Amino acid sequence: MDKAALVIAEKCRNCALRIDDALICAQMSPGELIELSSHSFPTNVDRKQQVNARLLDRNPIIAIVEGVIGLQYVLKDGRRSIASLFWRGDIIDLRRPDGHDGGVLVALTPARVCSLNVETYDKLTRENPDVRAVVIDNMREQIHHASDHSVDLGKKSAPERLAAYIFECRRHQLGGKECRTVDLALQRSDIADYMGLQPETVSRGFKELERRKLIELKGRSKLIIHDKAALRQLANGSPQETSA
Amino acid sequence: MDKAALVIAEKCRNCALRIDDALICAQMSPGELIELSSHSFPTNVDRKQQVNARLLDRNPIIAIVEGVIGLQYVLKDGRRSIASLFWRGDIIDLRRPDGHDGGVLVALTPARVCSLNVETYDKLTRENPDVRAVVIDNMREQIHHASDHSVDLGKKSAPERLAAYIFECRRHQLGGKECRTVDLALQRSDIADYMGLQPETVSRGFKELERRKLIELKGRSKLIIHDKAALRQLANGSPQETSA
DNA sequence: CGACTGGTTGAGTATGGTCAACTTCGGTGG
DNA sequence: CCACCGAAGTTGACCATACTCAACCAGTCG
Repeated sequence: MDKAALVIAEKCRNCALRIDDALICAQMSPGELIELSSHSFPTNVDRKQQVNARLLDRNPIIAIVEGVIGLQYVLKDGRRSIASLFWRGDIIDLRRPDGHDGGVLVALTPARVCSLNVETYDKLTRENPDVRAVVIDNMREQIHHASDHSVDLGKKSAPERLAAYIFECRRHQLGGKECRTVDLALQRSDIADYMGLQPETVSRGFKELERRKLIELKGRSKLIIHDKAALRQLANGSPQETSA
Repeated sequence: MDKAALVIAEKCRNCALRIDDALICAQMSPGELIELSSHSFPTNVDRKQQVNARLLDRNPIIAIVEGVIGLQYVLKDGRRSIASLFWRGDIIDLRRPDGHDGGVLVALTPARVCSLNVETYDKLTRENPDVRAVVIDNMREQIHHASDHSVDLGKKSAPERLAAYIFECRRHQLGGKECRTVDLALQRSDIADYMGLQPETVSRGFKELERRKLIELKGRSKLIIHDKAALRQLANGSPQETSA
């Protein structure tokens, strides 16, 4: 048993899922953590790599420890779409009603995920109210976020979508701290596939935001927000000034 | 107590949520149903009507009994978007993390909903595993469906989106039965706002599907599927034949 | 019958897609 | 340390899909 405890320690000692109070593993008793740990597989996934399918077959519950994972669909003629993004703490339940397709998980940044054993996960959500609360809250957030994202894709212009994307990135950085610098996290083609655009349009869109003095690009992956209020307005779909 | 039981009987006797085995109230014991019933408000909502906001403030859990409810967002300049559709059996949990916006619920067909008391709902999902299973399954479905919908909005052409919409309607009609006739359920402008199009484009899109002999329009709200396989292909984003 | 709502059709336009060339960046190896 | 390579990103010219706006048509209701 000490041996088992040691094994957990190695796997989970520094894991964000356990250390961050708001995340799933932080809700568990030592005993529960030991049990889950023994059936879980933390894995690093390189950017552009698919999350190991064999792992998922037996353990279709994935928790994101670090990085960004995308749910990728590829249409028959090659069009690629990132249906949703998952960030630290998100839990992905890949079980689907029946023969439904469902897309594949791809790391869009270097990422670390932990694949959880279904039985143990189900048992924990059944028996531990705190775990359950975290899981259900996370699902609710995913549903709400998906709604917001549908509005972006359905009715917003390219600059508006990018403004919304900037805030999405911002929200997942700096635990609530104010900061004008935002890391774009994904590369252009992934942003494009996520926001329903082409890479070229993403490029032009950021340029346009810069021209309007809302942001300033800092290298390929960072930018500074210059006018947060106006950027927010734009992200929310307000009539945009075509300032001189 | 007999009195109370009688009250339930009136409210819930013929309610789909109780009669259909797969839905939430069918999972409850008589006692639980009585308790929930006494804090619940079944309401009819006319097409185009918003679900009563005062009701939702105190009871932000809505279960759809009949009809189609849309989650509607209106941008400042009037653009309207239907972020998601809810059909019989769907459960909407409107609780949002903090000051988030969230959209409003609008009936897109004549509908019947039941607003559930939060405390009772939370208690039931805590204590009754069958209720919990239904609730969690429904959330999972909503998440998966939202992903599919994002793919539609992000990367598909107008005819492809409409094909996908036809199958979405089909899925919610006739409990699994094969049938070539599909009810479009919503009017053109609502389909447009849901699929990220304009009403004119919806009209032209259906015409195009008809021209390709995939469907046949029967009045404003019904159509017959003539080539299900091809329509499915198209909905899934396969390269479409521009048949002569 | 006329007014109204919802739907369709047509003409012109604009936003974003496509394709190709070019630039920048980051890493690797001489 | 620099030269080189390949991947990612940007720019430009052109084009297509879907949007806009307006007129028109088809039911429905008073």
